[in-house]
Amino acid sequence: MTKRREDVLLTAAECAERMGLTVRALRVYERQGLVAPRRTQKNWRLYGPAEIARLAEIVALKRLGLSLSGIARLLSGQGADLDGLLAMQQQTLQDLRERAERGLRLVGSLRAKIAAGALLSTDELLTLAKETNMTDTSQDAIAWHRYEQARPRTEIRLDPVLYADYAGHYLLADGIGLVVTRKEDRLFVRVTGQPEVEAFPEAQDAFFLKVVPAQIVFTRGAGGVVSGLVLHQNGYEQPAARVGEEITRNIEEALAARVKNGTPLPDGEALLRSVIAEHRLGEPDYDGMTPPLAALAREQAGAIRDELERLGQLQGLSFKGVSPMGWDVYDVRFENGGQEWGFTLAADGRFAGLYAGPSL
DNA sequence: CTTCTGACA
DNA sequence: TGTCAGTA
Repeated sequence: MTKRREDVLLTAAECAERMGLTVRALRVYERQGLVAPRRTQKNWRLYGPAEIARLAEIVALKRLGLSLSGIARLLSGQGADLDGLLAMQQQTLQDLRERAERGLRLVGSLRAKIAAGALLSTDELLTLAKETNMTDTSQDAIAWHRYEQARPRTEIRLDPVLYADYAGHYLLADGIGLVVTRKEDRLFVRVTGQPEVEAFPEAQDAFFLKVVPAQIVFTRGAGGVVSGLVLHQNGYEQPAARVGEEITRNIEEALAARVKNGTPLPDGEALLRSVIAEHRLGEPDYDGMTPPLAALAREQAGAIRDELERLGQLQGLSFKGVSPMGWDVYDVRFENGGQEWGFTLAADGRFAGLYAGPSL
């Protein structure tokens, strides 16, 4: 073990081979300022662990479709958030696999129909077109946003006087309200029915939460008045319009009443049954969900399906109550165990939230 | 035999 | 980013 240095320092060619790159590519990255390998006396490039890690990150970001200059901008600020990036990569690949499996199942069933001499309905052809054409840049966009949102944030000092501009009431498209309040020199945000959390400034008009990877960017209308905000969360960007305080108060009062009375949403049981059935088939109805939930559901569809398979046949479900957040909670019994499912609907009747977990 | 730079596609 | 030339 005398050749310690050779163990960790790679020449350009060695490094390129290990990373699946070419020496040419390494040179390009270096000129872009993405990596800075040190040199030997003969001016040969030497890549150590730090450079290798950096290269891995570059490769991953490139797979996401980022340009070299884009990567340079991203990496210039902070050090490598390798784990966050890998987690995101994993998510992206899982999404990809699920999309491919969906497509394969669909094509398979359609071929079976044709083989049996049947004609395909226009509806089936439309789904086929949709699924296959869904090379879906939007999924990649969501993956990218998720990475962006999960990256470490740095707090800046912002003149608290500005906070007065932000304090107010906001309404998301799915009927959920946000209440922003200023206390002394701090800013707090409350989602209707949820506890208040502090928001920290990272730029003028831009704040981030520490409890979850989410950011809030306030938007200004004519005259520079704050007219709304955009909530960045779960790889999604949801706009919210500024509204009068009575709007959010009504939402919260209605919520409180529902929680107190424990009244289930009409047809809740039937809705839940069909959602469970869809997930068991691995074909959730994403159109019946708000986009942010659909994005989440796509990620978890595989895991939920596996779990449902393990649990076996659905035996029955019973309404348990309304959670403090206003979700209808049901006890769901399966052959091989029980679970607790909860959901909440958006104003337009689509699912805005859905969760499944071990019964408590 | 290898890397490095610069140039061109 | 591949490739080629001319070096060290």
